[in-house]
Amino acid sequence: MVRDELSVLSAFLTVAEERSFTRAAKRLGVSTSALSHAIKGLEEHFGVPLLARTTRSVAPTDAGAQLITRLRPALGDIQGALDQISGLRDRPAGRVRLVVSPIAATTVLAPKLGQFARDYPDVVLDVTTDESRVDLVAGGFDAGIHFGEFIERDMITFRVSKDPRPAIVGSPSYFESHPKPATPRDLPNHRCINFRHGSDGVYRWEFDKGKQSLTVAVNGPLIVDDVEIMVRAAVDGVGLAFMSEERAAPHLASGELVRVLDDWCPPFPGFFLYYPRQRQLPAALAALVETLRL
Amino acid sequence: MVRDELSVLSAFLTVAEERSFTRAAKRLGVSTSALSHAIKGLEEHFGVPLLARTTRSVAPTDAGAQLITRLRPALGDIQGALDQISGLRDRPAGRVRLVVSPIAATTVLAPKLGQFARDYPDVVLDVTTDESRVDLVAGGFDAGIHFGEFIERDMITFRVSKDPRPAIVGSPSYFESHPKPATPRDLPNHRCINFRHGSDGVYRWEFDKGKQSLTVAVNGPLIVDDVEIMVRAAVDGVGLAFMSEERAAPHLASGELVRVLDDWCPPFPGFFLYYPRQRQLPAALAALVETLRL
DNA sequence: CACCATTTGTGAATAATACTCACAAACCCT
DNA sequence: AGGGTTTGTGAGTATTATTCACAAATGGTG
Repeated sequence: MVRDELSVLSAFLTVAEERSFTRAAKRLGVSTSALSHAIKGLEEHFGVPLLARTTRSVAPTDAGAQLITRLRPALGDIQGALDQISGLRDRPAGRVRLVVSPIAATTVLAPKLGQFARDYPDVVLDVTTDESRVDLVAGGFDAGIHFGEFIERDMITFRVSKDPRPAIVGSPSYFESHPKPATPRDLPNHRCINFRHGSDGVYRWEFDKGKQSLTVAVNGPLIVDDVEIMVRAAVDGVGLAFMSEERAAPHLASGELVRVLDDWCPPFPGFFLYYPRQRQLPAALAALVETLRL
Repeated sequence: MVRDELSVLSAFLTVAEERSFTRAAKRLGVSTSALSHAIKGLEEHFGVPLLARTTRSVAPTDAGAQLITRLRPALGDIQGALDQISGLRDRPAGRVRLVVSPIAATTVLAPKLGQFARDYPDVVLDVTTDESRVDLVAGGFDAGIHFGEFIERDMITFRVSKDPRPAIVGSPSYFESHPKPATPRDLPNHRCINFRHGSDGVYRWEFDKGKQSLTVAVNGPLIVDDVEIMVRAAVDGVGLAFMSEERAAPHLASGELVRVLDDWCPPFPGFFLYYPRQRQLPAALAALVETLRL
């Protein structure tokens, strides 16, 4: 790389302003001979003297004066640009592009957005909800939030929710007319309340017990896309429902709902915020990580 | 010196423009790992990533885009300034401040000014005539032209005239009524044509023979400040005259004038162009040297 | 005119950095 | 899953920036 260094040009300006190598050296924190060598090197590179000097006086030549006239504003602009970049470290700014699982958007992100916006007024969160696995870099995203199990192992991850545990529940009145299922394989004989995510198909219920894994496409009299409606229908005895233990807890405590197939419902990795590894973390994203992480 | 190098910033711009370390490395003539290290160093210095990259794609971050927006014009300005300076080497421009002995101005410089002005249209010659010894740097001069004997020995000198030789001449008719002088000491007994330089006093005639030096304040019936008038008066027998051998040559050849005290009139150092030593020679001054030197 | 104090300039040595080398890691296509 | 290509990394080397130890230059002073 050809070497026309910002620092040498800046040094030249300083010497010209001070009209002294000695004063300029003090100001720049280097020796006078370092400056002498640097200016000489610059002059030799261009084949034109930039400073006329004796031991008693230093002044720009015509060429030096021309250079100063053009350099000063340009170096000021560069310094301003660099200062602006330095300032970003201390006051996070700019855009963070997130791709977030819809459920995570509502359960993890939404509750904390207000605080984040107040804490970091210069950060713009650009949130895209998407259930599918997204290639972050190709999609132009800085980070994502999804269930841990969907995140590639080479990503940097931060837990942003507890590991949720599913619950299969029904009302006591439902079980008066239907025997409780002993295994997930009994479910096709039951009336189950399906849940639809956006434009995707209905949610298949997944079960694990020890080394066994079962996925069951349930059916029943009702398909909804709202968790509240689903919970209400289950309480009313419409059928069995699949929801988070946390969501079901108050109804289980009150006896409105009864849980079944407990042993087929272990916890699973919750939501994690993730971004590609070995990346200098933008200050804005670091701030988001700090806000969301458990 | 803190290192925000022009070359690293320029490299950053190139990578951002090419959207590829590999293509940028080819363009800049360095290895991809040199660029990788350089950009990493820049990002670490600022604590802010400037480029987002995978092995398949490179794009500026928000911070990087901000930096690019401000850097590009500024670096363009600097490059323009540096190109302008480089251009000076090939097409001399600017002002050359000369201090010149009046006689040298008319005999050495004037005859060549026209050609020089045509050859170097961007050069401005700022000529000050001054007979005294002038401190070049203190007086703000780039160079001077004077007799060699008046130039300090530490100056860089270039001969711009031959060494002139003086001649003492008189007409045959003058010598019919006056015996020819055998030594300069005889001159007070002669009628001599004095010559006045500007506001200075009359010129003292100087002689050297071997190790002897004599200075004679001559006197006579005529004091002039014009060489032509002086020559005419000598031919007319008004008295003895002191002039350059070159000026007297045609009259000596024709017999109108006769030379005396030959052996007391050795050549003396002619005019030299000089400037302070160890100075990067401005291109304009180098051009002047080439034009004037013998 | 000589001396002195201070500044700039220089060559050699040293300290620091830029760059290359020899890989590893990452990524996406087949 | 493998391959081809790109980016990233640590160590070693090449190159340069800077210091050191002076020398040279300058102008003021006595």
